[in-house]
Amino acid sequence: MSSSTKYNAKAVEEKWYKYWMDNKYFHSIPDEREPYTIVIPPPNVTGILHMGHMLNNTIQDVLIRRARLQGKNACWVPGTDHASIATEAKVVARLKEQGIDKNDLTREAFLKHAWDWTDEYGGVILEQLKKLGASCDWDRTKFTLDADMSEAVIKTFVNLYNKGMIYRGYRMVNWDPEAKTTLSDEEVEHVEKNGKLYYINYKIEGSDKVLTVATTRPETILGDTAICINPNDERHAHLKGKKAIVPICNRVIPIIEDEYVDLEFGTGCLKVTPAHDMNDKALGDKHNLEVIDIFNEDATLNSFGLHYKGKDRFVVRKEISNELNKLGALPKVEDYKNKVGISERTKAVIEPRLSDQWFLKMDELVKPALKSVLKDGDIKLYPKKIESTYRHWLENIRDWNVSRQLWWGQQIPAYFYGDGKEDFVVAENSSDALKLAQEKTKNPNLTAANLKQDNDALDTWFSSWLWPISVFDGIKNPNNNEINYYYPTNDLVTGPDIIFFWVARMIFAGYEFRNEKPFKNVYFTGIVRDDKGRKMSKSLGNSPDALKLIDDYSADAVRAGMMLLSSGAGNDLLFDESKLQQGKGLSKKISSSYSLLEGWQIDNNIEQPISSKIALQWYDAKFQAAYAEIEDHFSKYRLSDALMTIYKLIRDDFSSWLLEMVKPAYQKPIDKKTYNAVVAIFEDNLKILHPFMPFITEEYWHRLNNRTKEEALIIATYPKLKNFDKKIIADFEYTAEVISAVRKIRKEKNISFKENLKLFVSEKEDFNTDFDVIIKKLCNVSEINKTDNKIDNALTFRIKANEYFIPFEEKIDIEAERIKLKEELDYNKGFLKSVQKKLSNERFVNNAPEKVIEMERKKESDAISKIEILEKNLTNL
RNA sequence: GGGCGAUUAGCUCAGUUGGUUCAGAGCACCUCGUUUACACCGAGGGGGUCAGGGGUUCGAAUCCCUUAUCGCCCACCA
Repeated sequence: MSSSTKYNAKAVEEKWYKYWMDNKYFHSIPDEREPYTIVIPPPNVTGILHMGHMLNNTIQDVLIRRARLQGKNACWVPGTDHASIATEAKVVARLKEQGIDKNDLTREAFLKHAWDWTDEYGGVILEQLKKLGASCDWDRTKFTLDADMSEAVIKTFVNLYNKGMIYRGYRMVNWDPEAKTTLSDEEVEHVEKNGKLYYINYKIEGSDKVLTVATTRPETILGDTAICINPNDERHAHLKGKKAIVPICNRVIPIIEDEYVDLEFGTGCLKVTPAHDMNDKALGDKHNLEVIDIFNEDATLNSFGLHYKGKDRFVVRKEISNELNKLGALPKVEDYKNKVGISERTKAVIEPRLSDQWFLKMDELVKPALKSVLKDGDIKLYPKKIESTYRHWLENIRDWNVSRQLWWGQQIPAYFYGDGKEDFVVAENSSDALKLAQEKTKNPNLTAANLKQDNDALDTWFSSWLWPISVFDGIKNPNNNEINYYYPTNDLVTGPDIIFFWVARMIFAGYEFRNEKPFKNVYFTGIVRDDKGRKMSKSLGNSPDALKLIDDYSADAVRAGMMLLSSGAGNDLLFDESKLQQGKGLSKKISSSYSLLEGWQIDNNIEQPISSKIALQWYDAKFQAAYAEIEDHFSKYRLSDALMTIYKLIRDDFSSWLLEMVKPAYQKPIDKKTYNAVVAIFEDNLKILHPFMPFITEEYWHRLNNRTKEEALIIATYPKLKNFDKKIIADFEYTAEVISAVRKIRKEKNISFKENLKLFVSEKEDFNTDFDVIIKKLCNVSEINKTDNKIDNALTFRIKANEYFIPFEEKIDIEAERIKLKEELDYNKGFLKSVQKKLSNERFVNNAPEKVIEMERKKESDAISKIEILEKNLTNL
């Protein structure tokens, strides 16, 4: 055993991380062992570590370290995501600060800036993960925009296009006017906003009368191309076949009829603006209406906006309502709450907009994904309840808009050679594209200069959906060793917020490109909230600095604290620093246990005391029982329960009980046999704790270890599960009750521990007297004797059917004793009554299983004998 | 509007097919403590009509119905 040094978490953590790295313990290459693989959910390349990452990655590291100890070939692939919208938005903002407008830059120049930014901030988060102790195989670090990763993405796009699964369509899409790009449906959040409902009068052509429509968006009247009424609406029967005049622009538009219009809502008249509303578009298509787009791409009005041209939609909303008011065309405005779609990234209000975009068909991709998760159980989701959400989405899925009007990402490999809708080809590179185009146009004279690649980039998720495959080069080289060995991966750990963005799509990709699931289990973490249950956010300032926490508490303590906090898969966790304190407390416990051992003098010549022998036997069983429980928790992904079991094992059973039981008397040596056994136990404790608290366990394992040939705890051999003696555990529980009772009496009567006591027991029920030595030792009892008679002038307590006496010289407060006994008696009488009531119920006796009835009988007899004792005691008083 | 889930101690949550140890854990709380590993500690202790109501059963935190409250996801009602 090495000499004592104070535990300095920071130094220790740096030391062992370096040691693990230097020895390549995180690195994995395919071999004959069973693989255990996790791919990291790649954080945004320019992101910094926050509480969610800490939780998520601690879980992954616990799983990977456990697998490594179990002797599996553990491979955790790290990496980052280019996060097209988020990153591009940041770059645009920075350029703006420098007075540069993105629109003035060429694509190449902009990308140069973006790469500079990435090089500057990229990978910071990975360094931070190292501080947390993440045992990723850093040699495998990937970035979704790495050349090979992009190549896989492009190849995939071309492949899907050639299979007819990708198409170009002029569709209503979600437009983010701030980022000036489309978004997928999943990237739009719906929030409730306080708006207004405007009632606007439209003149009816050839009449003095008006009709009134209700709208939340008065600025769009300039794009109106019809008014729609419900054909069954008596109130508006007179409008049939008439035309209406749009105020301000005075355009004459038809009044159409459709049952789509809700009679109850507003006035029963609906203004139809096909260019700016999904439903209106559908109506427009059905009734062949004109489409008038009144917005520019930044949601300012274009020339159809007349004198509002160039002004923002929200400015126009106000101004146009003023103008309508002046014209007397605005009879009413009322407050109105409605749901507005906003961009997940930029928070800008989404504008439905018609444009040419690329879509991926979903109907076929969904099929195996539904089957594998819900029917075959091939992929398991934790918590299970999330499967309903998953099913619902898959069953109602719409085609995936994969194009984004961004530059930061893989450029769509479509090449245009003309202005026609079909004048393009899709190919992996420009020379292939040229050949294709020449064939398609039957024009061999077509040159590269005639081809123009689509300006748009692919949705970020169109690269991340390939992640579990592409990190092993499984797209470009579908039969390589790595993909064959590591794929499918084992566990995926991620947040429920990206189940559709990412998890489901990886499943699609897995079955489509490898005909195999991408992972076996998905563990959904909860959201980290503050102690009031609020989401952590910058604006609230309630998000602790992750790295500062590591500084203050140590990475081990933070990891343990996070794990203790997370109650189960899918549950949110309320962040509470006291849990980190608990983690730190456990570290401290280990340190102090170690220093106790370290202080012991070993004497090879003394015999092992019987108390140590029985104590070790008990702990052996206790450890196995706990270990079995831990394994069970792991199998259900209940990591917090697993850690809690370890925590209690180390703190209560090992430190408070075992060490106290085997501890030699003051300044006395310990026998070799016991000492060795305790060291071995300590090591096993460290092993099972290692996945949660890797640094401190590695440190003390080395300080202890001179016994085995293993070079480091991180790759040591996990303990084996063995059958264990359940009886000795039960016997000790009885013993612990006795010890506890003696302690309680000492406390109540204010008897110092130094004062030696005698204990007598009137025994009705057998118990294991092997533990008497333990009672003597831990309670400072000089002798334990059986007695058939009641002992006078003694303090008493009862465990099961046995009564214990502690002779006590001083006068006993008879009245207090009487009250105490009376209370105990009353309780037992009540208890007996309820048991007997049950037993006298014929139907219970006839129907309940034998075992249950037996149990009740035992309860009955125990209670009877206890009552007997108590009554005797009372009369004697 | 549709779907899913929750409601158990002051707080955060366990509680597997109804029946030993079913009313639990951790934290918080209270009392005591220089017993020579540990005050980031130890010993001891208090605390819940299992959201309300009804039902099934010999027996319900657990199964069924219902009410209330909360949360999440989905959805184009202007």
